Amino acid sequence: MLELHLVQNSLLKKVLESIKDFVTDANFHYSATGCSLQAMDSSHVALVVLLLRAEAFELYRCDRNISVGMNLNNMSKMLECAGNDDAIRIKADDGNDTITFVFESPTQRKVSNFEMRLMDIDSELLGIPDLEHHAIVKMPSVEFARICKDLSNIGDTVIISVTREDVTFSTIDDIGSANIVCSQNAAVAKPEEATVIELNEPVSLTFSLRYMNLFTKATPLSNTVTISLASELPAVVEYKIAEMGHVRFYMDPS
Amino acid sequence: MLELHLVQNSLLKKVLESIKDFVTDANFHYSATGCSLQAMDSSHVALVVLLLRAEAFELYRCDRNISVGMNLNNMSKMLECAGNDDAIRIKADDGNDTITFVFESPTQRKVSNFEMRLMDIDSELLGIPDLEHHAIVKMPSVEFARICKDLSNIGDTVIISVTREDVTFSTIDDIGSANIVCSQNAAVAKPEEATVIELNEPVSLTFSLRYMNLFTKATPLSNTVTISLASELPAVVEYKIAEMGHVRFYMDPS
DNA sequence: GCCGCTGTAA
DNA sequence: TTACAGCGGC
Repeated sequence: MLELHLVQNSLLKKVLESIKDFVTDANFHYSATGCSLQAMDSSHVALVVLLLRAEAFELYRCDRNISVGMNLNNMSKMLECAGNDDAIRIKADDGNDTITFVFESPTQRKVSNFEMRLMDIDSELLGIPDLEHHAIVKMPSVEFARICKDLSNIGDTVIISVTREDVTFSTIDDIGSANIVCSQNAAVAKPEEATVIELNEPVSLTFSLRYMNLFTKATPLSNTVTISLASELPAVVEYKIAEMGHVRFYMDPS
Repeated sequence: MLELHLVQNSLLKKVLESIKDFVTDANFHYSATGCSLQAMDSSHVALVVLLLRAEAFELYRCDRNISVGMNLNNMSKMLECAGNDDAIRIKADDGNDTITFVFESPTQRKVSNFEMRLMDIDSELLGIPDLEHHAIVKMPSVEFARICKDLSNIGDTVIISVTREDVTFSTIDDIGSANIVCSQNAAVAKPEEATVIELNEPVSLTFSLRYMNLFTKATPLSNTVTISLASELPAVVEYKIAEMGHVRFYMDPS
């Protein structure tokens, strides 16, 4: 028996928007501590990891560990049927192959019940170790999204180079080349506008812009994004969900 | 000789927007009392009825009954060439196969003349009797539109069930099922936000969501929509035009 | 100035 | 069919 209450449906909508273009079907794993999801994209190039701690929910009841396989597009369609201010209740009974979403409008005048067929999906929760990256860049998420979008108009890959003073995003292609330098600036009015670099060792690594642009779908989840790099490790692009979890994308350098 | 003046071009634009995706060509029938139009969609599944009383116009001159056949897409394109605040004059001379639209900007600095070729279309004005429906639901038009759009993300048909307390819209499809319950609530601050049910007999009928979504194009015409149902009658979905007329859609249950 | 929607391109 | 971009409305 799984039962969740969430006052802000918009949070769940954003989470699904951020990953549904990346993987079509995935298992949500529920345990006593919260909800998690891990999935590779269909080309097995990148990995997405979602974590939503139990505290994210007004009610979180999960009697035993359970995996719920869903088509994320269909789930997203159903969540889209709820207003952003609707409260949402999620229920899945043991031994039932459906999950139920109940949406209540703020006035409770309109109550919607959506039932979705579950899927059987093979997947294991991998234990992902905390990686020791050489360079960690924290910057405004919209700025990062804009840079990736702009550079993808020029080339297919982005070279991310980090020094103690700044982070540079560059690309080279037939039509020309571009590089965008963002200086560290911690001393800014609003902390979410800061660009902060933690550096053990300078790095310069190349990544697929197509995938970076898929990652930036998570921008609405957080004002800031954290990009962690090391030459012999996958990069991690992380969007924190207000102390309640995160969406992380892992991708090897090309 | 037909001559009409209308201060608010936006009204006519909305009327055309509401029916042009439904029928491509139709006759406007003008008589002393006003303007009316009746047309089936091309698949003969549903009927649209437009009535604009003479009082809707600042000037309404119609010397004798006249039918004016027009391609609604072309007419709509021309109306789109006028600003929402423009005044519009419409003229059709007897024995002429064109109709003239004159748009005047509020300052009268800009005057536009559009002339459109008329069409010869076979059509009769049917006498449509006032039907005695078992259930009449009046609700906010945007809410109805939202429900139809949401449910069409899940399935192809909507089952509308009305009891004395509430109206339920539901659908079933491969990916799951959904039902949305709207309680009656007459005691609301603004009357246009009320949901009011008049019931002689509970009904539960199934309709094409594709067509319902075509009907809801008329949403900008009115804050409220009235849905009239009876098991052996076509449903009527009506959008009133501020005491000056209405757009009604008729469709048999599937 | 921001959000939503429509139309176009991949 | 799905994702991106440009335009219009609030």
